[in-house]
Amino acid sequence: MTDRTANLLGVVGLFVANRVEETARSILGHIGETPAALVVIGYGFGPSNDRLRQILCLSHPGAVRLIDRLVADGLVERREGADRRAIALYLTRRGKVLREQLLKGRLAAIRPLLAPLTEAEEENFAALLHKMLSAMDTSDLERRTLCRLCDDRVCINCPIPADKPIKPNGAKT
Amino acid sequence: MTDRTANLLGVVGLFVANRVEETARSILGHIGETPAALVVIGYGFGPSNDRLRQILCLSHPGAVRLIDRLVADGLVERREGADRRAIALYLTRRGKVLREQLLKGRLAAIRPLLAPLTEAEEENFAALLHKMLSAMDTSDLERRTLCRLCDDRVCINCPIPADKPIKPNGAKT
DNA sequence: TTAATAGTGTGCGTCGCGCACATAAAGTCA
DNA sequence: TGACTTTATGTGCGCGACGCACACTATTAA
Repeated sequence: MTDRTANLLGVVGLFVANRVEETARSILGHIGETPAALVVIGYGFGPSNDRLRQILCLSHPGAVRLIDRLVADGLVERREGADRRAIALYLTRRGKVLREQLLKGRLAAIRPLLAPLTEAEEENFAALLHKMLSAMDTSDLERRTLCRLCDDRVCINCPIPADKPIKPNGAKT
Repeated sequence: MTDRTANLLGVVGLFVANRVEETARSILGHIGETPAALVVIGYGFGPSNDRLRQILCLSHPGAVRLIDRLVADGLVERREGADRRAIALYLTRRGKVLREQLLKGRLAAIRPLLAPLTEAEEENFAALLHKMLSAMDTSDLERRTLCRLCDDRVCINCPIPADKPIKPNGAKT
C-alpha cells in the first residue's frame, strides 16, 4: 500500500520537477543548479562561493563556473567578502527581476496540478505535505538546500524553517 | 493560499526528483533519461528508437546515443523491427536485473518521506494525488511520459492508465 | 618566519543532449 | 519501371553543466 502511494508521489514529483525546470530554462536559459543559485543569492546575505556551493551541493569549480555564467549574463556581482580572499555574491537589478520571474513562474508551473482539488482538499493536502516535511530531521544546511527554489514570501508557517539568522562563514549579516 | 500549497509541493517534488536521480546514478551510473529508458524498454513491447524518443521527449540523436550507452553497458539489445530500417529494443538479462533494482530503489528512495504519516493519512494522501493526476487530460503518449519511471506492478488503480494495448509504430506487440 | 589552512580560480575531461546532415528502406505516383 | 517523398536510423560536431587535479593568494597557527 505504501508502495502505491510512493509510486504516485514519484509521478507527481517527477512531473513537478520537470515543469519547474522547463520554466527555469525558458526564463533563464540555464538549468541545473543555476536557477537555485539565483534564488539563494537573492536572499541578500551575500554568500561566498563556498557557502553557495554547500547549499547547492556542487563542487568548488562547479560553483565558480556557475557564478561565471551568472556574471556573464549580468545577473550577479562578485563583491569583496569578509576576507580579501572571500567574495560576496549579490544580485544586480536585472538579476532581481529574473529571480522574481523565476519564483512566479515556478508557482505558476505547479499551480495547475492543484486546480482539481477543492479548497478543503487543498488545505488537507498542504497539511500532509507540511507534516511530511516537518518530520524530516535536517540540519540547517540541508534545510537551505531543500528550500533553494522556494518563494519565502509565500511559505507561511514553513515546516523546515531556515529563517533563523544564520552565520555564514564570511557573510556580513 | 494555493501558492503556499504549490510551494510546499515544489519542495517535495524537488526532493523526490533529486533522491530518485541519485538512486538511479548509484545503480546505473547514468542520469537524465537513461533510467527511464530502461524502465520503458523493460515493458517488453520492443519499442523503436523513434517510439522511445517520443516517450522520453528526446531528439532523435539523443535517443540514439542513449541507446548506444545502454548497449555498451550490455543492458539493451537492438533487434530487427517491423521494417528493415526500424529497430526493436529489448532488455538483456542484465538489463532486466538493473531495471528491477531501479524500480525497487526508486520506491525505497521515496518511501521514507511517507513514514511520518498514519495509515489513514497516507491513504488520504494517495487519494489526493490520484485525483490530481486523473484530472489531467493527457494523451496516451503523455501518460507514457509521466509514467516513464513507474513500477506498474505497484500502481494499482492507475489514475492515468496507459495499460491499454498500444500500437507503437512498428513494434511487434 | 615557516607551515598549515581556507578560499578562489584554471586546465582539462566527461556526460547528456541537440542541430545539421547523411544514409537506407518504404511508400507514391507518373 | 523509375523518380520523388516520407520514415527511420545513425554520425559529425558543438554546447552546457559538472567534477578532478592543480595553482595561487590570503589568513591563521606554530
